[in-house]
Amino acid sequence: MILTSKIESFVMHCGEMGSRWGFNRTVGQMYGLLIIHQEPLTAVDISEALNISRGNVSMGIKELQSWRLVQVQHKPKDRKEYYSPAGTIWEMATRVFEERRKREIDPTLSLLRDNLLDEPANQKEVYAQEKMHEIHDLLETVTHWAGELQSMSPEKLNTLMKLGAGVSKVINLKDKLINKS
Amino acid sequence: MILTSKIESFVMHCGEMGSRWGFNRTVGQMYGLLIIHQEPLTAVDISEALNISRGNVSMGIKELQSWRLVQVQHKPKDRKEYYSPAGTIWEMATRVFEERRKREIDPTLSLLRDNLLDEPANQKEVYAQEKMHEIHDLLETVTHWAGELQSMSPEKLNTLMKLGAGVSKVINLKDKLINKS
DNA sequence: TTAAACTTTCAGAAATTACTGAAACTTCAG
DNA sequence: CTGAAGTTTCAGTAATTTCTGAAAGTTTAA
Repeated sequence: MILTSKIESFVMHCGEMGSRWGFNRTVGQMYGLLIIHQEPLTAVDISEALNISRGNVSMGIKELQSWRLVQVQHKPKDRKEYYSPAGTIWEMATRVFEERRKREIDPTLSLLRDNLLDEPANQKEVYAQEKMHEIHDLLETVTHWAGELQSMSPEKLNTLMKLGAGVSKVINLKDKLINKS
Repeated sequence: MILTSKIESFVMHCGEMGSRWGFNRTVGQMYGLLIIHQEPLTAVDISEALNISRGNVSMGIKELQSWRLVQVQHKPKDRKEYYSPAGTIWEMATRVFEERRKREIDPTLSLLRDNLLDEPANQKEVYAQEKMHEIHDLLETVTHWAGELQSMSPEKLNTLMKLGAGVSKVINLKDKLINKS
């Protein structure tokens, strides 16, 4: 498996960005490779293309599976596992988004909820709870919003996205309708 | 500077989440502490409250400043620098969001743009470019959308957020209006 | 069963990232 | 100026994360 320089630059870039997207370098590279390569790849293909150990590929695939970003296929008369990206680019973006929400927001939300149950014990805690409340409300709104977006069909989401500057106008419209009634 | 257990748990949680939010443990703790503490804190306060070295505080503050999340204040007759969170919770969330977009999306967008300028050299590259195109378009839409949200006033944004399930309906409404005309 | 062909696991090594603390730097009151 | 009170820098060390490769596990064809 030899990569042309353009493809290689994409794969390496995915590696560099990997940690920013929530996984590590090799997992990023693996994911980039799977996306950019039309045919499903075996663990050995990946290990050779990226010059990483077989064991590392196994762990990386596990990680990508935990993000629901790859799927396994089998070919007849062949015992090997073939990996390919799971779903369309759009679906995968949605999954990364959702998964990150779970990892980055949900734990905080739950901590805040717990802390807000207790009575503040002193002046400092009163202030602290106010702030925690603000953060809690913000995160809850964002979470709710994110869920909303996810429950929309890709086409509708796209409409909403493309609406662009129009969103603002539509809200005004809605406001008017509400006020009238 | 001693923290009550509830406040401490919040600060430590911010530390643990730090790396997921884009910075490291101590930077996360520092940020949590500044948010939860009503009065601005000096570098020494922070270093004592979190048991970290003075030098580390300095580096952490620099990092938080690069995210535009802290501001420096001075008190009369006092040469020390006092740090406090910059802006409301909402504004700070917006900044983290924007800053992450810059770090997580913009570089990829620029790489993809470059790669898409060249002609594909073979069949594999044709496929690769298709995929890169899809990713490019997705990221561009998201970026555009994010910019849109950011240009809206916090109140309007909140209205939009609170709209929740209504968004879908509003879009339908808009569609109808367009179709009628 | 057996053994070939594959995958997974995990202890230890390597690489990366974060932290300390001492020295250098800056600022300002006297 | 001088030095006291602060901040920043950065080389070296500590902590954490990632990767390797060998051993253990799994699956299936014969």
